[in-house]
Amino acid sequence: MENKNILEKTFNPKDFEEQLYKEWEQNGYFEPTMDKSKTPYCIMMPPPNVTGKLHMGHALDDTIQDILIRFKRMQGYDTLWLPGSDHAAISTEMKVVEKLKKEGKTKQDLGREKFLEEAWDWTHLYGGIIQEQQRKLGCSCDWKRTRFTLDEGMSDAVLEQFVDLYKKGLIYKGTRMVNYCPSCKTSISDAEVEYKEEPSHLWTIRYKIVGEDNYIEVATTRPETMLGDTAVAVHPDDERYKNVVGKKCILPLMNKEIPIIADDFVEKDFGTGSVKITPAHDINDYQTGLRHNLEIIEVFDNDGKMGDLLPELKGMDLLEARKIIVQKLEKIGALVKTEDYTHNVAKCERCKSTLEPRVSVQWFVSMKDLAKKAADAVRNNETKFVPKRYEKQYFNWLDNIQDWCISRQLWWGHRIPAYYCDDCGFINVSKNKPQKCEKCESTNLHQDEDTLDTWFSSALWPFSTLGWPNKDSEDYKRFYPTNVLVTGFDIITFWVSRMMTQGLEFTDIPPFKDVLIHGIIRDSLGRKMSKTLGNGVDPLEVIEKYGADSLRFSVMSGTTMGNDIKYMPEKLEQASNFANKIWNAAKFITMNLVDNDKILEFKNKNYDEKTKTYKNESLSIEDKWIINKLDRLIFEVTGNIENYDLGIALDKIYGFIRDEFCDWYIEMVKPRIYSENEEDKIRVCYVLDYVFRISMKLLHPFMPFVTTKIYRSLVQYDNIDLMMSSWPESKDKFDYDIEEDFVEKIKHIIVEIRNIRAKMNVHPSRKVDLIFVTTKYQNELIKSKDFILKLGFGNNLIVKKDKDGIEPNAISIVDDSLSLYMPLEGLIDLEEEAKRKEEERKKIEFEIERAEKMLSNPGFVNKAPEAKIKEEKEKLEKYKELLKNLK
RNA sequence: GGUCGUUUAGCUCAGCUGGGAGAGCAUCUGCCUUACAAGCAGGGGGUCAUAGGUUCGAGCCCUAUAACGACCACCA
Repeated sequence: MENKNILEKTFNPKDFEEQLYKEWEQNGYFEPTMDKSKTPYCIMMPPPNVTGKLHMGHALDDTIQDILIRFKRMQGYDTLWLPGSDHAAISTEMKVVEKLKKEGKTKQDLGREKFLEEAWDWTHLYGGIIQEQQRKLGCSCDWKRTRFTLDEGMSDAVLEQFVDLYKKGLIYKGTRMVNYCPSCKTSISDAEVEYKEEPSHLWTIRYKIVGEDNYIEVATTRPETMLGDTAVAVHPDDERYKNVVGKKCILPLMNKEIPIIADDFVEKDFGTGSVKITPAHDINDYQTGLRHNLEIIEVFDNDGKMGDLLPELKGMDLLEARKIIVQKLEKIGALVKTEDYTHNVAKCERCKSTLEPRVSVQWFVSMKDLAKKAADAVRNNETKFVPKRYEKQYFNWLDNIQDWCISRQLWWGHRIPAYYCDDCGFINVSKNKPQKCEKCESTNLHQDEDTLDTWFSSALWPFSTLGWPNKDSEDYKRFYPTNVLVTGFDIITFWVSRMMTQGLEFTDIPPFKDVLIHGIIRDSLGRKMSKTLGNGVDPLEVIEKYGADSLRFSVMSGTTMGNDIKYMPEKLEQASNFANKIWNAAKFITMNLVDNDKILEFKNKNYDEKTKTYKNESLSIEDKWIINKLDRLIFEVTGNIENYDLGIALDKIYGFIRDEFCDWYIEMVKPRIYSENEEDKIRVCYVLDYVFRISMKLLHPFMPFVTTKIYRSLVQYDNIDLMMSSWPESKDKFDYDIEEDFVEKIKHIIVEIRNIRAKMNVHPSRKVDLIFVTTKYQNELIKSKDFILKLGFGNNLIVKKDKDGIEPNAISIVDDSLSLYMPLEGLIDLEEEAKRKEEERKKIEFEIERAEKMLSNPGFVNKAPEAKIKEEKEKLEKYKELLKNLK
């Protein structure tokens, strides 16, 4: 059999990444087989905004998921990674409104239907870009199952959800104070509020008490709201105000009497201890108003402009009005003082405008019971967070949950399926518009104008994408519940908690077994990447320059789940250097490979599939050494990935390939490769190919492109592509055998040789005799003669049982059971060498002292575990022997 | 105000259930050694934030402190 692929001379990811992806997709590798003999494994991709573009956050999120799904696929699971996108109600609507504005139109001009056409056009124009970008990243998700939160099936699921919850009494319509964004012109939920510290002022105003010459002073950060004050409140226990409670005071500018009331919520120690009450514009004031039956007077309108309480201010911006009102108050002597003050201002999570709390009629989901079930599922370990500490954040949110405001005054989204009877006022809730009112049979019905919160549909994502509410759908039956949800911590409240509540409510099962939380990618200065700062890194540019594999490597290497990652361009260099390294290693291997048939024959003759062992003497010492190392690697890496320790797994693979395989094994093996001994050459080729192939398998989930390309150039045992090949298995017990022991000792000695020669400036061309003294490793030394001479700059390799007859000035490098003598006299500085030896001796003596001290400590000997004591005893013996050898 | 996280080499970060401090980059030295100069070989560099405690033994466990960061709450 001939090799299918010869590698290009230089490594260039652009030459093959796109082509490989196309092949994978065309071959249907991304789709599940639905093979009943396999265990299903499913990940739902968090749907990005439909018109979004890939940013580093997605790149990280997608890379993690792709690693997991490729790993599981190779392990033999029937994998489904389902992609999709979210209609992103507010942000898409904002963009379309913006576009219309540029054309001089408003959404009201167009009307609902036309506006939605525009929005769909926009969606079709800009939607799908991100999917193309995810392809560039190498995502192995099943594009045929791509879903969109506004597509037919998912809309049906949303209606099902709404109607069901309404019938159960878990959705209700009510008058409440909600957060309203004057810029997005819609109500939003508590989760969508961000608080930001802003410098401002605290104004103290005095209100005259009716019938007295006294005043009551109130402090406020929003003097413009005073026009809507309907009371002043003090704490019931506050001695200072005991005698004024129940009296009235005069609201300046409005010249109207309002009561002075007592309420527990007032903090005695803050400001003046008395507070003005504006029920229309503050959540606490609103609640106080409800308790005391106060009138609600709105000072400004939906657009955040002044109303006509003072006709001269009508239509004015709030900040403008504030200035004027402060001036007026000052003029009439009602302003007591102005202080600098920093306070938290509620901002819209989408557009960052200052929010206004407003009293309005909205739809709510009653959350208490749903939240409890969701929290309990995690408390009972039915769903686990990784890292575990994020469970606290989750509990904190669910345990203190408020009802969820789901109605939005937007057009882009799922319209609320509530139909009002114009005759009797009854609210008909059903998936489709009813023919007539359920109550009075009138046919005069009109639908609610509002749409639903985007998150109301994404809450169903893990199962609506699989065909729910049809519980008999093949996909739903096979892949629900999903295995792991991968997302950032910033979205636990928005999304994770809601998928949990809705999932449990509608399917009685938590929608995923694990929740894997990662951090965010920050810029190299540690700042959040943001549009306004312009410090975002475009993953596409990175891919263009370094390739997708390098990008993936750079976000995974040396990182830990849950911690933020600082973007370091240097890491990309490291990654592409590494890719280049394995490329060249592959070139070396393939260019020296003997015929495939001979390698296959070697394997068939010497490898026993049943016992997974090689026949005696079929492999040489260093072959066994590297295969053992590889076995350990397989074992560890598999465990690491299963524990989601992806950064550790990747770094272990990296270390193995670079340090053990390239730097040592390939170098050790070169003399055999170049030798004339055909048999020897075949076995080297077999091992080189084998170890490297398995390394490519281990690396594949992390760097899918370059590994696939290389894998195809290696020996072909079958025609299975790397991503569809099976994950390697390993022994789970490891014996430290003589080969491994010997090679590690030789490595140590060779490093010492290099060290000495480097220090003494001996040119590599100056070869020298290597005289080994050992009784234990005589055979091994003779067998390994070629590579030891090569790596140790040796002329002749001589093995002796003791050091009799060795020239006294020879350099010695000692290890236990094995020492090396090199007659380097004349080439090196003997004084330097004496110094080196002295340091070596000191080191050994220090070690002996340390071990003896430990072993003579009764506390240690009595309490330390057996194994540890044994270890220390062995060390002591070893160093004592070293010292003897050194002398 | 409450909760959580971070603090380890010049920089970015690993370090699994406590048992002799690691990587990459940077720096210095020597090498164009027939896979790779996008490379090879070698070196230097750390009181593991601070102070206590538990332990035979602490980077790791406990307590407190400091700096930075995140989330929740929202006192006008």
